[in-house]
Amino acid sequence: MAAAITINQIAQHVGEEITLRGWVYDKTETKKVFFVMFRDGTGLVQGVGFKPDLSEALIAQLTALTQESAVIVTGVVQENPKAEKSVPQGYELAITAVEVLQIASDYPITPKEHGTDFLMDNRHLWLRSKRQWAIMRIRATIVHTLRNWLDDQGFLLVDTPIITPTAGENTTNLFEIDYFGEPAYLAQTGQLYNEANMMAFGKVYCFGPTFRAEKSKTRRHLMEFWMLEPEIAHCSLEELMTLEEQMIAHVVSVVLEKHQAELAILERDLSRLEAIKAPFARISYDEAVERIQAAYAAETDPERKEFLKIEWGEDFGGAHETAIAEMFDRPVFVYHYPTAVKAFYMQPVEGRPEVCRSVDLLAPEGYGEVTGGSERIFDEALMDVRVKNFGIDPEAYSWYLDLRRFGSVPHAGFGLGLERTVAWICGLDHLREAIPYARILNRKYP
RNA sequence: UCCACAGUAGCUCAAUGGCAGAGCAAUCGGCUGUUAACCGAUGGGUUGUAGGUUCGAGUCCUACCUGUGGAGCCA
Repeated sequence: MAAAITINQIAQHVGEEITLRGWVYDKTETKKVFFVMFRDGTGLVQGVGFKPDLSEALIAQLTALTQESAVIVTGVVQENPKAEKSVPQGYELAITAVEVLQIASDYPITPKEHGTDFLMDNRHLWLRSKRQWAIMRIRATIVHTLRNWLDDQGFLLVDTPIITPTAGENTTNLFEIDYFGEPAYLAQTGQLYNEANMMAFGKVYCFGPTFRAEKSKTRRHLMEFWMLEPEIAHCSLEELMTLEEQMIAHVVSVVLEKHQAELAILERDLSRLEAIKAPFARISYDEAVERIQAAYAAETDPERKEFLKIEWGEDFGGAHETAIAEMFDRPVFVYHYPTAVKAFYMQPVEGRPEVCRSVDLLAPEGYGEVTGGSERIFDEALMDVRVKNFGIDPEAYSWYLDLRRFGSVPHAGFGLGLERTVAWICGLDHLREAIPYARILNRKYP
C-alpha cells in the first residue's frame, strides 16, 4: 500500500507511488485516456489513466466516477508542465488503483456559470469550488496572521461576551434574544468590555462574531461578521494609526508570500497588493470633505455627482469613501470626524469639540471602511455628560462608568472588520464570499 | 423602509400578444494528452403565486411572494 499524502505535499514525491484521499473535481474521458481532477482540500491534481495500461476493473471504476464522488486513489507522481490547472502546478498522477467510497450523482454545481441565488442556496457545496477554496484559505491566513502579530506585540487575547445586557453602540440594529424571560442582545462590538479588559491587562484584543440587525442590502454588509478589536492603554490616535498601518501592511505581505496560487485563482491584481506598505496617508475629515467637494465639482455624470454631494458634518456614504480611496494607492486614514456622527465614548479634540479623536481606515479600490477607531473619553465628568446627552441609561452602564472612576487612563482602540479585509485582499466584489456562511438580509440558509 | 431590475427545463438564458426554444448538465454513441474539450442522438416544462384584459397571455394590467443591485445605516 502506497503512503497516503495530501496534494500540497506532492512535489516531494515525484516518481513515487502515493495514495490520495479526496473527491473527484472534474473528469474528461477519451477513447484512450481518463483525465480525472482530484481535490483533497489541500490542492488539486489531475490523475491520468492511459487505458491500454489499465486493467478492465480499473477502467470500469474510472468510468463510473462522477463529479464529487469520494475516492481513495493511488498512482505515481509525475512532473508535467502542462498540468497548469493543478495546485500546485506542474504535477499529475498516473493512476494505478482507485477505491470508491461513494458515487455522487447529479451534483448541482457544474463547471459552467451559475447565478448568485443558486450558489448561495448551495453554499455548503459551493465551498468545494476552487475559487471558494482560495478565499477560505486566505481568510484563515489573515486571521492567523492578525492574531500572531498582536500576540507578538504584547497584546493579550481576552474574549468578550456575545450575549450582552445592553447595546454597545447603536441602540437600534440589535438582535434581541429571550434570556430566560429577560431581553438580551447579541453583541454589536466587544469594545466596552475590551475597555474593562484593557484596564486589567494593558494591551488587549478580542476577536469574534458580532451582530447587526441592520436592514442593509449592499455588498458591504453582513448581519453577522467577525471583528478584531484591539484596545490599548496610554495610546494616542497617532500611535493607533501607526499600529494599524503596520499590522495591515504585515498581513498583506504575508498573504502575498504564502498565497500566490490562491491569488492567481482569484485573478487578483498583485500590483495593487504589493503597493500596500506603511506608512499610509493620513488626512483629516475637513480635508476629506474638501477633496470630495472638489471631486463633486469636477464630476460630469449627473447620477454619480448626486452621490458625491456632501456638506461638512455629514458622515460618508459608499461613494464618498470610494472617491477618497481612489486618490491613494494604499489605504488612507481619515481622522477627526464630527462628534455628532460618532459614538458617545469618543474623545473630543481639544479646543474643537465639534470633532473627535476618531479615525477610519479606508481600503483602496472601493472596499470601504476596514477599521474604525478612536481615543476614548477617560475623564469621568465628561463621560457622565456624554452618557446623559446620548440618552443612555447610566444604571445599565454603571459597570462601564466604573472604569472612569477607578484608575482611568487615556486609551484608544479600533475594530477591524474581517470580511471587508478578506474581500479587499482577495479582490471580491461582495462580502458574502468572504465568510463561509454569510448572513445577509433575508438569507440565513444554509 | 425606499428606488431600480429580474423570476421560463437541474443550471445559464432566448421566444413582435399567435406551435415554449438553445447552450450546458444528465443518459447513450463517436472522436481526441484532455483541462469551461469536441461531434451526434435521447429524455427533460402547471413560464414565481392569485386575479384581470383579450378570440388568444411567457409577453399587457393589478396585487402579492422571492431574488438581485443600490440608498439609508455601518465594519
